[in-house]
Amino acid sequence: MAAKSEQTRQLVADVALKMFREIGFEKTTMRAIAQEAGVSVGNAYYYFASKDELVQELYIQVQDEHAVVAAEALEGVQDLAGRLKAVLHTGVDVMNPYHQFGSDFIATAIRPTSPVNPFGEASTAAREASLAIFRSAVEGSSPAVAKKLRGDLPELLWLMYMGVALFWVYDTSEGQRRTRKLIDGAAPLVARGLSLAKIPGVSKVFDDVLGLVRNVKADS
Amino acid sequence: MAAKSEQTRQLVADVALKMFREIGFEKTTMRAIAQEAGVSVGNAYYYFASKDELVQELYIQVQDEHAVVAAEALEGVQDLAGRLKAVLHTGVDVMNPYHQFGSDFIATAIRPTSPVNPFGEASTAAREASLAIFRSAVEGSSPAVAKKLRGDLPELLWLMYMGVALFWVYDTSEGQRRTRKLIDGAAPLVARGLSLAKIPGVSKVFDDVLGLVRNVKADS
DNA sequence: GGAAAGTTTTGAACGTGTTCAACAATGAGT
DNA sequence: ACTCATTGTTGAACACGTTCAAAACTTTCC
Repeated sequence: MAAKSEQTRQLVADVALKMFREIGFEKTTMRAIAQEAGVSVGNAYYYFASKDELVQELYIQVQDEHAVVAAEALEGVQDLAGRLKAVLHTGVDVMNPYHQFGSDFIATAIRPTSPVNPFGEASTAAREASLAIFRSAVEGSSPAVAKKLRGDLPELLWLMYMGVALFWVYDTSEGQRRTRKLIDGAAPLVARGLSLAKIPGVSKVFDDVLGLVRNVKADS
Repeated sequence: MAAKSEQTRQLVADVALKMFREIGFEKTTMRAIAQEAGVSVGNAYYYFASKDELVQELYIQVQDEHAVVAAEALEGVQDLAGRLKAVLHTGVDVMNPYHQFGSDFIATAIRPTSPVNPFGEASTAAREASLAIFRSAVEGSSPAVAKKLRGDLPELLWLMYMGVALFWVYDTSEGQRRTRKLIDGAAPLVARGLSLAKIPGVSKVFDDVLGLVRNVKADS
């Protein structure tokens, strides 16, 4: 049966993630992972084509957890600011055990060739899952978001999340206090900013922003 | 004399940058650089403590060139949108020869430990130089930017430039057409967006954005 | 001119991620 | 039970970035 195979794969992944958390990315060598897991180096490579793919494993796991805890945190929260806060805070929560590892993760993720690249093909599923969280945050909010914004907003908020994650990586304040402060400040501001869309003069600018986003996106 | 030493240093740097441009970051191995330059590997390391430092050399050179061509492009341009366009377009221009290398550069730059990290200490000078370009773009514009924005705007625009650079890295359209389109669309929008600061309801949101930025920045 | 001190250069060696030919274990078909 | 193809596993080997003791060269000082 395939169980034995899957067992080895899981073992390697588990050991790797544990080591990432406990001793960091660079010190977690493929040899060390193999030794700790009691397999050969080549065997680890049979399941994961590269160290990057182990990082992808982590990425997927973290995203999955984010989906779960974000859904919980969204319950009963109505206003957009609160919902955005919930999603961003839980996003930081799930990344938390890997903070020291953050910059290595991002350095890995940012390569277009990396399987972890959030804009790339290999992580389409993970990105869609993450986008879905933001979509639900937008759609479930009341008062409802202006209709013309509703379509693109989740993607823009996801982009904001990427920005927050980047900020978090560099945030060395204890417990990443500054990131929390940023989220608490930015979320209500986004909500308030969006409510300005009703003002005639502002509305046109919003339209143009959306137009630009669509235009640039379309021309791929 | 120190000339001989400086000569070797320059030789290594020149060969490295040429190879970065022509065959990319990964294929440009330290051994290849050394061989091409006719020195030993160890000798290259005598002048550059790491491959990253060679990337920093490139970064500085590109920034220097940006300062020059941006200053030229700013001449005679009055409106903020035009000035912002000028700075961003020239920014992309100077990076252009290194496009295929872009993602490796960013992956290098993004590590907090890297000398090239644009937020880090080792590149304070380069960042200041880059910031100065945006400061001059803001200060030289007429009609003048609202006073309360003038202080923080250069830094925010510099951040926008980082975003554009990131976009550019992933932009595989021919000649990075999409990045140009993004700049042409976003620059006027930023200018128009800023002009909304006069509207009472909007003004408060702007104040809060600035307040948040300062607050998060202060708490380092 | 020659010794001492400083600077520059060398290349072998280390640990890393990754590859791969060979071997072992498993499972399917008869 | 016996093939034999598939799947899983091994460890030596490769190229890479990096280090470092030693050698070669330059400068300084008498």
